[in-house]
Amino acid sequence: MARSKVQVASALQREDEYLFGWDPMPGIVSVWAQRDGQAVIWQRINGRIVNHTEQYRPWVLATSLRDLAHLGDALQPVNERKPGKVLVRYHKLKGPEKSYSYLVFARDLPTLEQAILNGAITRLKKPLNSLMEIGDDYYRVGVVEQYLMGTGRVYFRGMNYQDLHRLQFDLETTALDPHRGRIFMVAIRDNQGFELVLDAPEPDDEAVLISRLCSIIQERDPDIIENHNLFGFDLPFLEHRAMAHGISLEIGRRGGSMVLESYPETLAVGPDARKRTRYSVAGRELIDTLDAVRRHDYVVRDMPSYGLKDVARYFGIASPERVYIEGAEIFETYRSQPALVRQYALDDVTEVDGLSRRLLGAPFALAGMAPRRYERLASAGPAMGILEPILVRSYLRAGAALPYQAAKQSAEDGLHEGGAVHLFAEGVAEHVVKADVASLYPSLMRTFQIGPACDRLGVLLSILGRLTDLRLTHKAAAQTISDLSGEANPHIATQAAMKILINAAYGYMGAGSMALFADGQAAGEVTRRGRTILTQVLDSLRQRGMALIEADTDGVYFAVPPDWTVEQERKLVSEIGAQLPVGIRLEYEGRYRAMLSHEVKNYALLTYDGGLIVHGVALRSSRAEPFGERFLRKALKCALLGDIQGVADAYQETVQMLRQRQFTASDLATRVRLSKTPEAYRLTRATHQEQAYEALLNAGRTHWYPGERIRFYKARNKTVVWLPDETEEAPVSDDWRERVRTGRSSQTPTNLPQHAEVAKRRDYDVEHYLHVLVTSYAARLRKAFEPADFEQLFRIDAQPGLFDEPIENIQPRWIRCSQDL
DNA sequence: AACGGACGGGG
DNA sequence: GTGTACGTCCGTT
Repeated sequence: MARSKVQVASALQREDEYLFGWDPMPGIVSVWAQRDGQAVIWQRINGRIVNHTEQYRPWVLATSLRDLAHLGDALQPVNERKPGKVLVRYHKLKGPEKSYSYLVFARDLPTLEQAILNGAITRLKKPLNSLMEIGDDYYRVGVVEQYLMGTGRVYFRGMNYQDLHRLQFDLETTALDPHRGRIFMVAIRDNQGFELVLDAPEPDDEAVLISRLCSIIQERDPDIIENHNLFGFDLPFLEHRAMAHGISLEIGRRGGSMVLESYPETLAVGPDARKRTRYSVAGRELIDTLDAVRRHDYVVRDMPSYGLKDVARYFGIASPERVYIEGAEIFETYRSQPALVRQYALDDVTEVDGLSRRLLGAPFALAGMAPRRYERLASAGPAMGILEPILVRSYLRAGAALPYQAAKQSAEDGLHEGGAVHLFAEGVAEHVVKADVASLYPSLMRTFQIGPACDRLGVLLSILGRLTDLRLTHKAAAQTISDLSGEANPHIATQAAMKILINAAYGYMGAGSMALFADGQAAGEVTRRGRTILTQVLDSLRQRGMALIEADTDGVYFAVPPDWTVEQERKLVSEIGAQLPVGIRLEYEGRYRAMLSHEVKNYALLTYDGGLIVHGVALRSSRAEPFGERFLRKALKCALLGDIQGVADAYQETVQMLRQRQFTASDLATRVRLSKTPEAYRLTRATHQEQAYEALLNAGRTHWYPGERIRFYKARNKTVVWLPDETEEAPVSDDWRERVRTGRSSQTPTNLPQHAEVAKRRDYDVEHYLHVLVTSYAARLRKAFEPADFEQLFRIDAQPGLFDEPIENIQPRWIRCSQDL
């Protein structure tokens, strides 16, 4: 039966409440909720900041009231008016017997938690300090999430991205490690035209620089503070140096607490759990553009590096006049050309702003949907971090209990196969086409209505459908609006945000026992249908005589006949796509001049405009000596073009350059990370020497911290030589009290080698690097040739062999279509 | 070669 | 006060 217009409209309204919340409060730019039940809300209204404090009621979801029964009359249902003091109230949610069906709340979180803990201690007869220790009986979210889920408010209603006041700052330091170096410069800018560089030529100026940075942030009063690797570098470094000077970092917003807070954060669960330091401050959102870059590459998977300069070039936002200085040379350069380094630092913050405009639109749009802080949505995992809070808010809005346990079991018993992976051929193919199924897993979920069984309200499938439709609308809107005005940006950002959520839907069902709505069976059903679709595509291609190269989950590389045009390729893909189930779309993703197929997921592609794309470990060097990387790229390009003479020349040229010492130490250095302390290494050194530490000891360095990355190379006399990545100043003291006590601002300078001097040396071990060239770099071209040809091409001695083929007779191992069509 | 473990980035 | 995954690379047997 067809639904009436009214029914459809109200269903849509409900779905929109699921997706966007329901309360219209405009312009929220930050929320600072506390355990005492107070929440401070900052709003940007007509460009000005206002804040107010409200009382919210902290809550927890429980499977039963048994731990609260001891409260007696101090525990009451939500609307019960009874005389006497009520400590905890509850709301019974609709749902199966075993579910999180009690929403319990109190005036403040300590009261609520203590009441539950007291009950649980009596019940379990053991001491407990937190709700976590009780087990699965309680479900809890962060305090800001409680506030936002409870009110139906979200960030940024009615705002555009450019309405935010964003400030970027970037530290320049004398070393990467705050134990070894100090801040000598900070560049600050914001998106309202402010620009300033502070510097501290002498170690004694550092404290003043830190204080000024804090007061400038106060004066500018931005909503957002941004930088690239803010959480991994600038804030930890700043915190360490501020502590060394006894300065407190007051960069918060009036109306809340001022000082920057830091606490350890556990990323992920289980054996791979890692800790990092999370920073947070009242009234401002802290944004690390590195997180945004990671998320972007998670989808596109074609970024060669996540470094700021590389990423800026990748997005085409790097200015042609931009100053580049090697990390190790920044402080050295500052001493001779301070103005150049100031420009460099300003270029950094300018690029961060560009990156922010390019990448943070999607998190901005997500913050208008999910009940979490903007700064969390910018770094949260899309499944547990974004989708689940949306699902939880929807259930609470509907007065429905959250599922318990059922999901946890089925996530584990549904241990299923993933996508199919095939390698059909090794060697070199020309006229290669890549086709893949657009959003395979979410399309299958939607087409065949596969959702978690425990999702009784069907929220996941419902918002998946709504997101898919809305995303198409925004995509279409973005395309019709002229891009010059920037008016398309909100549409572009919103569709990107929706894509993130759409792609998270499948992963969320397959997520481990942590996900409330996980369903391993359903996830298995999705991948099973996915394998069927891929098989169908592969069979169709084979029937038409295409040369299959490799296929993975939702995509396939294959070679077409040499005389085919793009139109013929597109036509083939659309014909095969037309045979797939309705709702499943096969897309023509691209064409390549040639492809070297090495192993599954390990290949090199040559684009029609001459670009080289290398994919997979097996084709990359694990050692990353620059000379070898350069050779490999050149040789790969020649091999893909069938230019065997070019391969041979590239090899012989590298051999000659090594022999004639035309490379420098920097071209040959390997970079490694130290994991042992000097003490730990001293213990194992007798039995087990390690080159990295030996290089430091040879250079007279006896102090280092685990985590430091160093470069070294092997010299003529078989010793390893450290290649310093920094220029030594008098080492900084970690402790201001110590400096006060000793009355010295710095210690005696040491006589360690300097960066510029070592980097240009040429006393490397030629035989060693010839060996590396063959075994570590040339070896990666093995699959492109027959074994005998490979031997002939990459001999170290370069003497022609007795049975050598004339080089013009050598061919790559071609992958070709089985028949001419 | 096959494996666990740790990193990515920042000066 | 929390809650990515994944492809690489390293060091170890």
